[in-house]
Amino acid sequence: MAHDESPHDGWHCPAERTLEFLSGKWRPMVIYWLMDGPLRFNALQRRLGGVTHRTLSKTLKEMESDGLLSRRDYGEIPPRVDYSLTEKGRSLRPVLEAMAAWAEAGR
Amino acid sequence: MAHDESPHDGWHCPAERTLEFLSGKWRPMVIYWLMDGPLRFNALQRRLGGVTHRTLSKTLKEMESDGLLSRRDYGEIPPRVDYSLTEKGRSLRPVLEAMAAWAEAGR
DNA sequence: CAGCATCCGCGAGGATACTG
DNA sequence: CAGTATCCTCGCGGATGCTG
Repeated sequence: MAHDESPHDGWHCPAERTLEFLSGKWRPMVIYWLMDGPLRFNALQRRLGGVTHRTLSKTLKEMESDGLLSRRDYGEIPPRVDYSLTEKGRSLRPVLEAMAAWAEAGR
Repeated sequence: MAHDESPHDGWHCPAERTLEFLSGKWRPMVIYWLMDGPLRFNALQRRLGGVTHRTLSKTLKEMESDGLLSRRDYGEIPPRVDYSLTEKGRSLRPVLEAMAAWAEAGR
């Protein structure tokens, strides 16, 4: 982490990019709950306290297009869909653990 | 990281708390630039590409009251103030590094 | 059960100008 | 040089209701 002293315009620290994938009120928790395996929409919603259906729906779609999770539609009636972490999503584990450790230490 | 299957209401993952300290468009970069030592307001502003004076001012004040950094006023004319990381601020380093590593790996 | 459409409040962050 | 005050925009996330 070395840097000079001249003015910078477009520069940004690499951590920022990671933050983009983790910011969003529900994203960390979604990842957390999917760490153990796939969950259906409503199962996920029950685990997150108080997410709106619409909001969770949006969040999942965004995370899917970010490549963090994959959506599986069983094409059944009544509908059945589940969500699971992709490899990319799982690879965030160390990051979340570092954050958890910091939060833990901070008291 | 073990958890059951019953409905949860108030639960949240510990990483979220850490996120609160790091979210904010400029916070990660402020921490990054202060890692090497104190910087004066304008020096900091030059390093962050395109922050508004007002926005940086607000950001710094918030981070100060979060205990992440400390502000030192030299009481001179013209004004001279510099900002440096507190111990708490510096302790975020591993977290930022984990995030940086992930961003790095993600291509 | 899963998802979309519509409407809305609120706060983060930017533009600009002024002060000591 | 550092900080504050005012005004404004934009998008996140919530509330509610409808559909297959």
